[in-house]
Formats: sequence, C-alpha cells, structure tokens
Amino acid sequence: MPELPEVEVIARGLNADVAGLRIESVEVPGLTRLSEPAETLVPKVVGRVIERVRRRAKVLLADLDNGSTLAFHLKMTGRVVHGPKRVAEKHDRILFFLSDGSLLSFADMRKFGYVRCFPAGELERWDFLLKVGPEPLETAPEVLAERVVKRNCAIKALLLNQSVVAGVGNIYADESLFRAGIHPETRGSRVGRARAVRLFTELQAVLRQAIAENGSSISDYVNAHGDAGAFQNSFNVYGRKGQPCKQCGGTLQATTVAGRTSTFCPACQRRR
DNA sequence: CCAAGCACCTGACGGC
DNA sequence: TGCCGTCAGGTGCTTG
Repeated sequence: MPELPEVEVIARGLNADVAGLRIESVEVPGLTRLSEPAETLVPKVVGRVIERVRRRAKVLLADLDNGSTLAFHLKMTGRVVHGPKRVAEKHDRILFFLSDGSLLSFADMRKFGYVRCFPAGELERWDFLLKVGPEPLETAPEVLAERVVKRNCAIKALLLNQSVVAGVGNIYADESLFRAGIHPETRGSRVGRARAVRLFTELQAVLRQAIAENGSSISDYVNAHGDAGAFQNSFNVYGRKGQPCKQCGGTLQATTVAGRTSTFCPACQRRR
C-alpha cells in the first residue's frame, strides 16, 4: 500500500517519537511467511535502543544502538504505528514494548509485508538494497530521465520498476504521468529526453506535495500516529476512472500496464 | 538480459 | 442472505 510519501511520513513521525527509546520486550502474535523467524529476530532486538528511524525506497529502517537495523516492508496493507500500550489485535504481527511504556506495532492484514533485523554491516549487503534504484527526491530529473529513455518497455512499468527508480508505486506513477501529459503505455524509448525530464520533475513535485499532505489514504494507510493522510483528495487520475478530467473535462479511462490498473486522460495523455 | 504473468493473502464490494 | 467474481498503495519468482 504505502509508496514513498507514506513511508517517509511514517519514518519522520516514528523518528520523532521513538528515537532514544529502548526495546524492553517483544511479543509476536504471528509473523508473516516472508519475515525473519521470531526465534532469531527477537534476541537481536530486545534491550537495544532505537537510535534513528529512516526510509530507503519503500522500506522503513530503524537503526539500533549496536549497529544493527530493523527493516520493515509494508507492501500493500502493512502498518507501523506508535502509541499507548495495548493488547494484541487481529492483524498484529509483532509488538515492540518500549522503555517509556509505549508500544510500536507492526500489523498487516494481507501478510505480504515483512520485518527483518540485519546485524551490523549486513544491511549494505541486502540484495534488495543492492538492486534498488536512486531516490527520486535526491536525484536530478536529468539523471533519472537517462534511466528510461533507452528502455523498450512501457514508461508506467519503468516507473514501477524499483531498480529504475526507488519508491514509486501505482498512485504516484499515474499522477506523475498525468502531470507530464504522457500516456502510460508509451515505450521509454519513445518518450524522448525532454518529456522524460518533465516526467521526473513532475514526479518530484507530486511526491513532495504528498509528503506535505501526510500521504494518501485509500483504505489502510495511516501514519505513525494512526492518522490518515490527505493527498487522496488531490488525485487527478488515480481511482477516478469514468470521472471527468480536472484539466480538460473529458472522461478518464483505465487500462492495464505491468499488471496494474492505470488511469489516464486520453486527451491530455495522447499516445505517440 | 528483458518483459509478462502469476503467486502470495485477506477483505470489501457489487451483481445475481 | 449468501455465493461468486473482481479488485486492492507491492514485490519476486517463473516462464517465454
């Protein structure tokens, strides 16, 4: 569910809340198949102080005081929330009880998400981080454009490909393509350098705006305090199939690209 | 190597 | 009511 802006908002909120707190105990109501087993995970984190919480791509990273790092991937429905101590709820996967009496919880209805702890020095060797592309907000649009203009697959698929650019998912891919006036099925090689630069400039703008509005909430997303975001109210195309284009008044259409629903305006995003 | 398609899960919603 | 098909902020593995 969460894309770059949502994970960024969660990371900032958590960092403000839990940095400096010690993990006193851990409860594991049921980790997912993709997570590290509780038997190896729990001993690595109990007694450790959380030094900092940050984000890379769509992964939430909590650095601990012995150099190890807890990594959470929320996938479609994962939530990481910090709040008062409470009893376990239905979709809770792992609960971290902290030194100020508060609780850091990871819940995931669909069980696609995972949590792992990388000992000091091992995070850098994690396959996911070795393959993932540059951060779109820390990379010049011209540099990002170079990564797509020679590729033959659909520009929408390239935006979703985490090794091309990190952190973009279905919402922000569709929204940035609309802002740049590019049809989602256009091949990377047919976009052209100038329009590709425009695309990544618009991507940066939409990501920054979404972060400023606390992310987008469709059904599951909440920030580190359990609050919904507001950017879903600003969508131009995502989830608006059949509704009027905010730019030209025409009817928005949807097609499937890279296995994902892609909503676009056939007039503002002409195929070339 | 690249592109496409499905698998992994649970729940919500619409149609009959 | 209930059953069935469809769809959902993402990746990762297999297949061609």
